[in-house]
Amino acid sequence: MPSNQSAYVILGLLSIQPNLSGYDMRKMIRSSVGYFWSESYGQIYPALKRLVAVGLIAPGNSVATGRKQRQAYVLTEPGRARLRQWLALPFQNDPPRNEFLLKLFFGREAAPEVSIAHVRDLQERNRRMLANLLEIEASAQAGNPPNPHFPYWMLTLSLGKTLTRAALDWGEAALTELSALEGAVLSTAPAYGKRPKKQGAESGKQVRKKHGSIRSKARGAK
Amino acid sequence: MPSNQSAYVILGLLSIQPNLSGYDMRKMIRSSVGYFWSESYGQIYPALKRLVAVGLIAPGNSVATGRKQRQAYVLTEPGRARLRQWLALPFQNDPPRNEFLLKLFFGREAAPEVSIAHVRDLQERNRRMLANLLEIEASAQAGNPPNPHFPYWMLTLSLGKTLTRAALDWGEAALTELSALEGAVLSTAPAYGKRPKKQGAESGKQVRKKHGSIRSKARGAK
DNA sequence: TGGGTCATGTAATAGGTTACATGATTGC
DNA sequence: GCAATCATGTAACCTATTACATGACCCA
Repeated sequence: MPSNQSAYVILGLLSIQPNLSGYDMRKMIRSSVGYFWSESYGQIYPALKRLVAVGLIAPGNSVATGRKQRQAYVLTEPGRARLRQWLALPFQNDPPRNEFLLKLFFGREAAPEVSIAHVRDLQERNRRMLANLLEIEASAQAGNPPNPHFPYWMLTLSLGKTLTRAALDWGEAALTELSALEGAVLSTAPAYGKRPKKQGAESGKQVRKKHGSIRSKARGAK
Repeated sequence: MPSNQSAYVILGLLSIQPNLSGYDMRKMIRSSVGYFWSESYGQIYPALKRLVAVGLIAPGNSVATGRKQRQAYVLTEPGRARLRQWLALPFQNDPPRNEFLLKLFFGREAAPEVSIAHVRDLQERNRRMLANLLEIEASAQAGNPPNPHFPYWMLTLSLGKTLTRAALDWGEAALTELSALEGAVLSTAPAYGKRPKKQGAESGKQVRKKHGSIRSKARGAK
């Protein structure tokens, strides 16, 4: 019961533009649908082989466009049929996992400043996101007149903008509320300074190394 | 380099309420953070064992609450420290995968009605989502006065409502635009009826069986 | 006494990222 | 000639869901 979404992205891209190589696809995915989709080479290349094997795509005119000989692919008729069939199926709920919200939910275990930092971080990311979306939109508008995919692409962009703006609005309000909490902490919050501050394990701008494994060093009951 | 988010959810839940069993946790996750998080037993139970092994949690008062003896757990001091440490780390971007947007992006390959159906579907899901969030909010308000977690929980709920409402607004506009497209199809769309309709493979309410594998039946060039 | 659901757990499998390996080609 | 990047691919590893197995307890 593989859902094999990667395969359908490939079919979809080839329906828009034939003769793409795996490398091209990765690039296109990043630049066009990167806001809501991602694929790694580890997915793309094996998927291409499988798709050729089952006849949904075929090796195409592998034009050596300046660069090295790249293996390009085209959609076959069965491939196009399969794409349409998939398009007509109800979409799946994306598995809901939002680490930001999870940390906010557990926020009272930390000082309010921690949550404030997260919200500020979110705001920054969303501002960048919005700028990015607007840029894409502008470059798309500038282009050519008669692209039939356009209305659909604009709709996806539009949802992105709408959600990002809404999140930004929420962020402002959230910062206000969290600031209010900052004052009231004395009475309700857990004892942060329980033990005398040993190592300064909290630096302002922390970097997530490789993300720490939970398996390593329990270092509790010695 | 495991991120092991499942483990942190467990720590977080135990920081809110001690003496939870794996079963309890699954239930709590569904009812409280279900909007933005999920865990399966296949994750929870092994994680519990690992966490005990490294001393971040410990078997607690396994009260046989009416039911069978359930193994409950409590947070240890190292566990609490670890949770706080994790909370202070920057949050990760959730991998962006939204099948709805993907289908909409490739929408022109299908008839506009297909995209319209998807948007309507989305609207329905979002209406249910919003109702659900409001319900949670109401039941939370009704409860008890002095819960220090409250402000944080309300913030997560608030973001949920904001985003869902924004998506619903977008949906209305999107439906209007897609209807407009419906008329203009004749000139621009690909030939849907290319082959004479063989089997009625398109029923109105399709059910995703098990989601079809891309590996099975290419059934094209016979 | 037997069905339902509570509760814990494991195995199989899918899905995905990361890191690495390997050349070819272009531009300097 | 050499560095950078283009391009393809693979192996290792994690993460996650699903399906299944098992047994206890409650209630009718």
